[in-house]
Amino acid sequence: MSIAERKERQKIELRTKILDAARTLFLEQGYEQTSIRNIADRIEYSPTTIYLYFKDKDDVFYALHQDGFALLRQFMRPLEHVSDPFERLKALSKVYTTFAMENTELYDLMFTMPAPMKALAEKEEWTEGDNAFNFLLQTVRECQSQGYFEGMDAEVLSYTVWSMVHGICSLEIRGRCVKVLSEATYENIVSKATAQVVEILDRMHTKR
Amino acid sequence: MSIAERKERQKIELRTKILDAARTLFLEQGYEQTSIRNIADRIEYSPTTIYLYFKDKDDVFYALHQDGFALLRQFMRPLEHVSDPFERLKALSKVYTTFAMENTELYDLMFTMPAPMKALAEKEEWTEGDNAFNFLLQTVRECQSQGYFEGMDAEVLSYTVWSMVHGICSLEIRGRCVKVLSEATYENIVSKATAQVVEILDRMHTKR
DNA sequence: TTATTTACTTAACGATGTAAAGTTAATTAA
DNA sequence: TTAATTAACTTTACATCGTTAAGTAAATAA
Repeated sequence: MSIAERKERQKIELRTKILDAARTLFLEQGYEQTSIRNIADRIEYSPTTIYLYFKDKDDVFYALHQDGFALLRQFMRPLEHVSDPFERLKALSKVYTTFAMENTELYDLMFTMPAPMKALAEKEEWTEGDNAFNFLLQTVRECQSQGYFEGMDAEVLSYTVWSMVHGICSLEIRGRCVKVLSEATYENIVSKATAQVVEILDRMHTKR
Repeated sequence: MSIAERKERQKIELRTKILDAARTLFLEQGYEQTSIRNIADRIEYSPTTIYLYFKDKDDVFYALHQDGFALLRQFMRPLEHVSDPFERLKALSKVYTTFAMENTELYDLMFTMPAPMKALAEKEEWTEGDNAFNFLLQTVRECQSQGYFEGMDAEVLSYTVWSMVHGICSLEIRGRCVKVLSEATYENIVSKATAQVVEILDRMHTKR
């Protein structure tokens, strides 16, 4: 049975090679420059070989997209040791925008590009996305059990908080604010706006 | 000189025809299906004619993108008569998300697609974008002069508020939340989250 | 009447995603 | 040991894309 095992190993190896090449090209040259042919060139296989390992181009990017959520989860890991949920929530906002700014292309793929979504639509569940969101949701719930955000729906509030930080990163990454903000304000706008969100959370809470 | 005038008129007419066709295709079939060839087919001209009126494909979408901002400004028009700036700010949030949800493809083009930005980068100023943002900025400043948002930077706060509502619309339009929210929460999530933002603004304000 | 300009088209290039058919080597069955 | 089968990969091909360069025919100017 060792022969079959070797083959299995080799299949996984090539799949990984494809993904590595795709990731490198994607991070270096962006989505548009990452074609099936470019990926194939880089690993010295014919373009159509890739279709033996992935359904289509979107499926390749779906795999990278999944990696992104794993990495985001890594970023969030240290926060698990912050016991005060309100502090954790505020720290989470900062970690989130930091992740986005340090991995802009990847963030874009995770949250704004259409590519991986067609592939995701076919899957039934989405563990990686759930994991990240549930960490936020859990934190919000703990805040509420300590008297914060009284009378608000935890899930809706989580979505709203997520929207806030996502909006900050997304406007910046997609370059919609450069022409509209003053030069001084634009510098470091993401961290300024994140601090603003934190302050808004601080000011609004009604702790009993 | 009437002959030159007629020619001028005809040029504008064809330019408009191109844009109308592009808009129709874009709204009906999305960005990917809107090719130069498809646009040309629809108006019964050869594809290359379009290049006599627009620099490249991005330039066509830049024009549509501009139209979008004009339309958004239309949506905001009635708010000019709301004298209380804090009420105006809250109404603006709702108007913004309504605009986005009623014009999802256009909103996407305005705030997330890369296409129009390459063309925009070459322009020096961006009146349409400025107009919309300044309406928000002006409102925030008026709020402050009435004692709201004490000690906060108006421009940064405007960007943050914009981020909040943009984040809400963008996550929904790009379909990143369907798989992650419960069915009940997902229904009408945009208006729920917008209401949440309004409530957050309400709760945080420290009016003297 | 001839020359020039304007408005448009035809033809072509290099690139894309992907399907179908072909090939070669490894494995299994006889 | 040999023939048949399967697995892994490639070659070829198609339709489409954005865009450039060269051509054409009609309108205008000289």
